[in-house]
Amino acid sequence: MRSPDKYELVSELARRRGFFWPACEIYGGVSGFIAFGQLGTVLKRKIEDKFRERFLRRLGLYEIESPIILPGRVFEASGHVENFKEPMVECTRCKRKFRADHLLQESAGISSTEAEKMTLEEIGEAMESRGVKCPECGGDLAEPRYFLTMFQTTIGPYAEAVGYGRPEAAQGIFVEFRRLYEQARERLPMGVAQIGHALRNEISPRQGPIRLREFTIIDLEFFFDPEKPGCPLLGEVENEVLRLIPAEVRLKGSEEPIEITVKEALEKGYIKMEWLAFFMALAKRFLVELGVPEDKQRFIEKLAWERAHYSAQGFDQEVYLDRWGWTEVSGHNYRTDFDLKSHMEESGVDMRVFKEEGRVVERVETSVKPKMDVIGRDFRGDAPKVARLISKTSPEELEKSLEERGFYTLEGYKILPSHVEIVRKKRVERGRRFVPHVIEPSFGSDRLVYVVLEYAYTKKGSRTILKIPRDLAPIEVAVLPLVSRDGLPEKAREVHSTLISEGFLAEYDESGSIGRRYARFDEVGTPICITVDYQTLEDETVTLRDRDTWEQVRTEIGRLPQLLREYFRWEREFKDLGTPYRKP
RNA sequence: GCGGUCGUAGUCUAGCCUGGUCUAGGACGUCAGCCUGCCACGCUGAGGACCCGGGUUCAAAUCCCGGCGACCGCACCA
Repeated sequence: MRSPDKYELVSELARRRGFFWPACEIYGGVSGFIAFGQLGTVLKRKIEDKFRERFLRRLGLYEIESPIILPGRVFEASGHVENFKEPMVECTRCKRKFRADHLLQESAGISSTEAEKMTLEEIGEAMESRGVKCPECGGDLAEPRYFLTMFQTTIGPYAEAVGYGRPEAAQGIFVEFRRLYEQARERLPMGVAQIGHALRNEISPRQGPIRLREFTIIDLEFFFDPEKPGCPLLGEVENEVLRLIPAEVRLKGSEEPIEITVKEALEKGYIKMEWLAFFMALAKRFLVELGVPEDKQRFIEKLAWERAHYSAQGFDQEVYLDRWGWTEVSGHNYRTDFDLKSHMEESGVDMRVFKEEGRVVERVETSVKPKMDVIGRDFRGDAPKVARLISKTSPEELEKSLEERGFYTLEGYKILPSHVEIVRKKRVERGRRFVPHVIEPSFGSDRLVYVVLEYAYTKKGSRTILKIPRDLAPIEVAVLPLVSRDGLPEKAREVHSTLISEGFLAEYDESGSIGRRYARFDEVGTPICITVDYQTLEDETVTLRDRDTWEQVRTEIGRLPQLLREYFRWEREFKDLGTPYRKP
């Protein structure tokens, strides 16, 4: 018999202990949607908080929250309406649906790159001319139609107001760029993140939390001046070793990662932008802190035809999973100015920023100033109108006409040199306007939850221990009376409520034997169990038990809050939480 | 979407082929009580399931059809 793989073990535990499970089970479940339980929700939040700590707080970047549903034009501009779809074709007889491009590939021998480039009409024509029939019943196929993988809806009661559920949180940032830039006091580089739900109507989602129709995306859009692409923080990561599979290596047919420092990867041109490399290095460290060893991570460069429509260079950060092998946990794309430019064109709003610069360009500007005293005398009541017309006219044209012909005609009014004064002003341009470029690291937080659980899942004999990194544990400490009598429960409740008011995620449990309770808390990854025993009643000390080694130390109750705080910040190790304790 | 396998308490499973004896059995977990002096102790008790819908039949967990879902393979994953 096949032994269950880690996915099976982890999802069984996740369901049983309240991390996550398929949503809507009472109605049979819907694939592509999951619910997070009490432990999963806290774990997920702690993972996202770690992202906030590592990518936002430390770098001084911002987080925003914008709508999940956005008007159709946003996604027309972003290119999603155009690109986020697959050609489908229906059999007129048996009503089965197929991927039109795949049918073509299979039955007409057209390569996938070729098929991908074809328009809907071309696919339809090709299918007809080659006589492609339904592979199931041999019936005639209807005209191919696109299946949009965005969720479409209507906004308000008017059916014309089409809206879409966002397939990424990024557009919410681009759309608000002008205000965000202003609020960042017009400084570049600037990074804005958004952690929120995104929707993709996947054709066939599988794999539990790995591929969902509704999921939480962590998008960070980092804006910078394309003429100043250097990353001043590079020094912090330049010696970080990345396991990289560059496109050129893949094209030679190899998927063997090369181990290379960030610095070298930039020098050799594998990674084109410093900021891209910088965030990849942070992403690697982030995953290490989530419990994934370096050799279980790699970055694989996307080939030109695999990349999203907005991407000029892209790497997927992959983590090795027991069941699915190398699995994407984050994407790192150089989006250039694609998105801001597209929104600029669609909306007509200028998305450019202005930057002052060292080089100064001088230009002489000519303007025409109406002489109101003369105009008033000559035109009387029409004077204001004439003045307005003059200031709207091109100064160059007016000046030229006055020089060559001695007058200029404006809607029937004859303008003479005496009516105007030609003013020449030197204009100094101190900068330039440009559309910022964007580097985007993007994580799927549901996948990260799963990854943390899979890497934390360990067995000790028949017992399961979730070795979740201590700062991510959904229950941080458990307070347990050794036995449930003789005043021990009362004392333990006291310790518990102290820890609660000190801000710890603490649980109290007195049911069953002490060993059973230790086992229960091991299984949900609680790093420390505090046991109140008879000695506690005499000298106000308790034992602390380490989840991973089962070792114990003894400490005074009064020192717990401070010691534990240091422990959870990784400033103190378990053995330094007290004096070694051996059971009597 | 396609093909294959499958769907019984919180979890794992017996029963299904050969319809009735199933008021659906067990183990673990959960809850209550007793017990309990450091790693799932023991005892007593409680609660908890045939995926949904149709059909065949005197009778369906069991046979048939459809749906939904899960897993594996193919495809997809911007």
